[in-house]
Amino acid sequence: MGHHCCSKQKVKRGLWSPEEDEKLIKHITTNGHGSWSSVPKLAGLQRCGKSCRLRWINYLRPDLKRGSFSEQEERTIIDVHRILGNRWAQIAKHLPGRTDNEVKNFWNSFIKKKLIAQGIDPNTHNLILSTTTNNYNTNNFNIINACNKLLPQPQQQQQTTSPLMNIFSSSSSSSSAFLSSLPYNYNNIPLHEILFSSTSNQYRNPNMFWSSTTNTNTTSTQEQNNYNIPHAPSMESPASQASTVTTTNPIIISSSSSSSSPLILNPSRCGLIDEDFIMWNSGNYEFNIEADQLIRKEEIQTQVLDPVVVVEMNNKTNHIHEMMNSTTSASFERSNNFDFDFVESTTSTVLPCGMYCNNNYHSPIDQFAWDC
DNA sequence: AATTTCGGCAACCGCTGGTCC
DNA sequence: GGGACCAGCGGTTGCCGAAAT
Repeated sequence: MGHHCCSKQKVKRGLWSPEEDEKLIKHITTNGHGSWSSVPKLAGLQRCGKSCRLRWINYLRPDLKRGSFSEQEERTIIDVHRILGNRWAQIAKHLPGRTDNEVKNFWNSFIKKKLIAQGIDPNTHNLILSTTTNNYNTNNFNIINACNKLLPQPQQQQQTTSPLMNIFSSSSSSSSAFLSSLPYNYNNIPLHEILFSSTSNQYRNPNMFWSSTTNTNTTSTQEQNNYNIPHAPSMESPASQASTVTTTNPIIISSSSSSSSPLILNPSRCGLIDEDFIMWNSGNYEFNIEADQLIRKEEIQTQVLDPVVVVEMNNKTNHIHEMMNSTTSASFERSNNFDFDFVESTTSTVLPCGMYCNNNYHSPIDQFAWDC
């Protein structure tokens, strides 16, 4: 029985013989493949066109790199998979000479198991954590504990209440208490790489409103802890509670959906990445990403693979500035001031959004992600 | 040494989206 | 608009050699 696509033909299936390979190579190198459906006949093969195409793309193409994957390739796959998910063809584009099939097989046979062994969920890239000490909702717990595990330990704070970032839900009865108990202390904000990435559909959540602001008129550590939630149009009750919350450089991610959970972050460095662009921000800046500021995809790859980013710092944040000086490069436009307005918040559907974090920009980003 | 189990990988299947008529 | 055709993609299958029993 032939394939669905060529049931009228008598086609061979199974492994390709060297003779068949030779015929296919000879035909394509001299004539090109043209329409794949016509290749079998023209090449003298009793295969269906689809099979020919697959054989060529996955095995016979001259530009293929054979052999085992390098550590760098492995790291690339993990990093990109974290952002793109099982989009093997997209991932393979980051690995010259590798096919989607090869990447997929390598993932399923090796990386997946390795991540699990490391306590990382290969699907979400979240740390697989115990639930015995979950004092908040699941998201909070994961984030807080993941961060606490990774961060330099603040000296004067309880770790379970010293998150780098928090999520609260407007529908949660504990959100107010949770907000008012945020223990942010400017001096203890570690330098972190934070990537926001929508992980489904178009990598862009048209319903997410992202904003960032900071009171830049303050000088002392305590004064800098003024928290000012800006014009987040879909913020509901949390906005009115915000003035009682102290932090610096918060980023609020909220959704137009009333049932959604606004996301409040307090990163010292943060960025947003999707298939089209990546931007970073740090310090006391309000930022705005617009469509005409797209960064080329090649640069995204660089950022994903080697997220070493220098962010210009405000002079008011000297201690962070000094720390940031140890980093060395940035390959995209950066600015002390840029506004960020992801996409107008207009509709009700909420798409997943992932976040990644690490505490060392010279190491792979391999800590965690979650949906919100 | 024979048999069974396991794992890697090539190939297949079915679906989707784009294009053409 | 819709049907046919095609390329591309991701999930799944099944072959085959290696490892385990």
